[in-house]
Amino acid sequence: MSGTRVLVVDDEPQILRALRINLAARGYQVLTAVDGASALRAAADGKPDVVVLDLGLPDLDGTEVIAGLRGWSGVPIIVLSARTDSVDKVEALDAGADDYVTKPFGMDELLARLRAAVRRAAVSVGEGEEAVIQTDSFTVDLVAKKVRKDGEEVHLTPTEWGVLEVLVRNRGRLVAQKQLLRDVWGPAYATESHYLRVYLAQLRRKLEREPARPRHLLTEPGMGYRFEM
Amino acid sequence: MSGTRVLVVDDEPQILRALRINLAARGYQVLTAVDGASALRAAADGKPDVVVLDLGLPDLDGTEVIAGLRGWSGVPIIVLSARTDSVDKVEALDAGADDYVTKPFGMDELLARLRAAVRRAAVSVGEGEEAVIQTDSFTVDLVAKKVRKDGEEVHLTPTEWGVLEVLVRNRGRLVAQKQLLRDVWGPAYATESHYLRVYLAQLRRKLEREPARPRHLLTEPGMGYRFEM
DNA sequence: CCGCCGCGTAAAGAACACGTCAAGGCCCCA
DNA sequence: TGGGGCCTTGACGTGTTCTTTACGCGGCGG
Repeated sequence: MSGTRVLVVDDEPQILRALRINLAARGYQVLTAVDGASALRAAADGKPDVVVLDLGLPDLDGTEVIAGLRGWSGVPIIVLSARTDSVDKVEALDAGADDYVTKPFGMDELLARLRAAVRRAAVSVGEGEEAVIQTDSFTVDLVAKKVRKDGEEVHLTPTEWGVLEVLVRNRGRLVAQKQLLRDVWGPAYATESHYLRVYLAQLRRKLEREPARPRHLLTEPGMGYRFEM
Repeated sequence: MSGTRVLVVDDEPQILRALRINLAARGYQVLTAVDGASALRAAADGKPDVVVLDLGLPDLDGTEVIAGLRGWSGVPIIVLSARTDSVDKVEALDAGADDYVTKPFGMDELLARLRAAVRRAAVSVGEGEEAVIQTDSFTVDLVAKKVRKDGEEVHLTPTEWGVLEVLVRNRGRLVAQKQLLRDVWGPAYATESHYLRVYLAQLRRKLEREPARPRHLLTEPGMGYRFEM
C-alpha cells in the first residue's frame, strides 16, 4: 500500500490547513472538503481510506453526512466535535461514526486514532474465517448462517437472523437500539424501537431456555441490547 | 522525552520568578509571558507541553486566552486564580481549562497538578483502542459500556451511565457542572445542578466502597466533579 | 452568632420503556 | 387462486427510570 488516503472535512480554514500539513508530513494523501455536499462528492470521487469529519458544518448536519456516506461505504469515520456538544457526539456514533476526537485536540491524539481506525478496517476484512459462537443453550455459526439448540437446527427468518448476527458480532458489547435498527432495517427505521421488542422476544422464545428470563440476549433499558456468551 | 516545556503566564513578577526557579530546579523548561497577547504568541512559538495561566491578566480576560489556545491546541491548561473570584474559575473550566489552583498556593500542590496534567495528556495519545479504566473498587469499560464492582457486573441506568462516562473520559480533570449537564442532559438543562447531586449520589452508592466518603467520584464544591482513578 | 447557600440523601408520582399477544397485509410459491 | 410464512402494527399490563419535592448537614459570610 502506498499512501493512505484521508478525506478531511471542516469549514474552518486554519484547522483544514493544520491537518493538511500534519497529515501530508506523515505520508498520508490528503483530500479536503469544506461542507457536507462537497464532502460526499469528494468521498465518491476520491475513495478515501478514512474520513475525518467536523460536526459543525454550514450546510448539512453531521449525522446527515455520516448517513450519506454509510449508504454506500464502510469507510472509517472519525468525528471532530466541540467539547460542548457531546449530544451530537452520541448521535454521530449512533449514525455510524467509528470514533471521535474532541476539539480542541492534540495532533498526536488524532493521528493515533487515525492509525487505529485504519488498522481496524484492514483487520476486519481478513478475519472472516470460521466463527462458531457457543452458549450453554445454543450455538451460532456466523459463516454457515445456522443456529442450533440442543443439536437441533433452529429455523430463523431473515430479520431474526439479521438481529442475532449484529448482536453476536458485537458479543459482550452493548449495541445501541439505533445502531441495531440501522444495521438490520436501514437508516430510515432508526426510531422503530418496537421492532426490536418484537424480534428480541421471538429470538428469546426460540433460543433461550427461559425466554422470560434471558441469559444471553439481554436488554439494557433505555440503551440497547447485548449478547453475552 | 527530554525536558517538559511549561509556559507560565502571570503579570506579577515575583510569582513569575518563583515559578521559574522552582520549575527549572525540577528539570522543566520554562517559558514565560506577562499578558494574554504574548501568552498566545509564546504558546504558538514554543509548543509547550502544559500551560500555567493566571486569570487576572491586564489585557485579556482569562477565558479569552483559554479560548484562543483551544482554537488550535489541546495543551493542558492549569488556571491560577485568587480565592475570591470563583465565578471566573468556573468560567475558565467551562472554557476548556483542565484544572485550577487557588492562590495563594503551595508549590507542591502546583507541581502535583502539573505532573498529573502532563501524564494525562501523554496517556490520551496512546489510547486509540480498548478502553478499560480501573480503580481499586470498580472498573469501567467504555466500549462495551459495562461496569464491574468486585467482579460483579453493576447495572446502570442510561443517565447514570452518561454521567459516569463523561467523568471517566475526563478522568483526573475537573468537569464543570454546566459542562456535565450540557453533555448528559443537553444545553437546556445547564442550570439544573440538582440532577447532578441526585445522580452522583446514586453512582457513589453503586460504585464507591464508602458512598459517604467517596474516593473516586469527587465533588469540588461550587465548581464541579472529578473522577480520580 | 445566626442565616444562607450548596451539597447529599431519601422518597414518591409521573413518564417512559419493555415484553407480550394478536391481528392485518404483503409477497411468493404451489 | 389459495395458502403459508413473514413483516408490520396496535393494544395492554408491568416494571423501571426520571423528575421533583422535602429535609438535614456543614461551611462561609454578614
